[in-house]
Amino acid sequence: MHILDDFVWRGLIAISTDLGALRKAMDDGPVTVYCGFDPTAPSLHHGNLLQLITLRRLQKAGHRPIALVGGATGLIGDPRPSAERTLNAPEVVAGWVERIKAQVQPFLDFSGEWAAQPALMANNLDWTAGLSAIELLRDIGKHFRVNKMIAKDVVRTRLESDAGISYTEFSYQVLQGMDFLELYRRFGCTLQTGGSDQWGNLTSGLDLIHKVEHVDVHALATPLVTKADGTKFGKTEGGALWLDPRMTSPYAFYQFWLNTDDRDVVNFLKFFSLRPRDEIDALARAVAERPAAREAQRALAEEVTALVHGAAECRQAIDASRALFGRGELADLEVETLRAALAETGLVTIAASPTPSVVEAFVAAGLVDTKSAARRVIAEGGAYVNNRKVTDAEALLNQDDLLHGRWAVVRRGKRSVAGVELVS
RNA sequence: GGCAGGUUGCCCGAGCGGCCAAAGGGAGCGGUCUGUAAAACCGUCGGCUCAGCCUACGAUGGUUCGAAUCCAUCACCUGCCA
Repeated sequence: MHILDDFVWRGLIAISTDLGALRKAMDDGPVTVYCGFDPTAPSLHHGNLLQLITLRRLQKAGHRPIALVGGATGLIGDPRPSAERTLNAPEVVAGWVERIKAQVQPFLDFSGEWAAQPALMANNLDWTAGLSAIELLRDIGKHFRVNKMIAKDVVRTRLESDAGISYTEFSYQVLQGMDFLELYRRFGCTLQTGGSDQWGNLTSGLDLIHKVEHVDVHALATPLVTKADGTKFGKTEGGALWLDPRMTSPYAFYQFWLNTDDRDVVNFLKFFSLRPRDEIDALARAVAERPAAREAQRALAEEVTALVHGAAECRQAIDASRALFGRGELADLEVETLRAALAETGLVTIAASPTPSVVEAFVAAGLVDTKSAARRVIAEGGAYVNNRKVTDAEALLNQDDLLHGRWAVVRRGKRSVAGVELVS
């Protein structure tokens, strides 16, 4: 199947430039495509994941991807509809650039191992750091019409809001437009992908290249990933779903996908799974016929976790999930199985003496932020130690409650589990 | 630079001298039901040495027995004018 037909089937194209023209370009040979990743945090997240996978699909289809890390744009910040961003210190952004570069690596083939066209890495600071204000205003600025710039969705939203918009963020689209032009000149890049919320930024590059180089290039925007219940995609207990295992553990990452709503799981497979159409269709039937088995959720969670964290980490996340949510008694678990499972969910050690209280154990394990919250959970009947409900807010971790003499599996509600090991 | 309006808990937003840890909504969290799902309903939703105390309504200082509410100064935001 043609990659564009596959994209259409998966629902990956929310907005695009002339698809016929893009198809023709692809049929004439490998297309060089880029997608930008701004260092606005120490790690990429769920939103970037869809873009990384999209680039991977394109590379697998024989095209050449460029992962652009926004060392420059990250210093500016793309305007959000809500409010102005807080600027991050240049050293901080530079550190994030390095982390993000490393994070992008496993998604693409940079060495020609499996892809005909090895991927490239770029940093837009390379062509903006030395640019003078006068050059920017004369050489680039002249091609941007303010009338058009203020018509862009986010900019208009911000202009109409109480927050307003700074000149800094207003200029973001100029930088992104320059990126596309620069990549076109350096590598013959003729396609940019991104989220549909980035459409305004994607098109600023199209316009600039058209004006300066008199060439029509392409843009493809993926839709916003939505959920049937109306909540935001990518929210986890700790905030966003990060790709960095230190920020979102592989276990938490696996659990995130495993808990996908039945109504969303087929869409998510289309977006995030590299499985071919017939396999996804089969999983869709499984959801319809045996929803409680959650075959599609398992397949999705396993594939995405393995892609992001590797097969070994994925295996451990699955094993931990099985051990902690299985039917069996926790007391029957082998010490090593227990230790491994708890290592995945988060494990802390606390002193065995003086005997810690359940409240303290909950806070130490990170299940709740404060002791008040721990007391509240106990009062609400949602606190468990080794699968036994705790009803007394003053309760202590008794010696005979512990597994193998020193382990406690603390749980809040149905899903939040962590481990505590008592050491003397 | 001038004038006007604004700054309330995670977000929105009421409050305009005591009954305010602050209405209402949203998000979050817990429970019931279930499939570690959804919907629905119920509860909860600043902290602590938890029937009490402490910290909070942009910041600081003041008036008052008493201030989120009044006054002054400062900071920031928005709008209009220059």
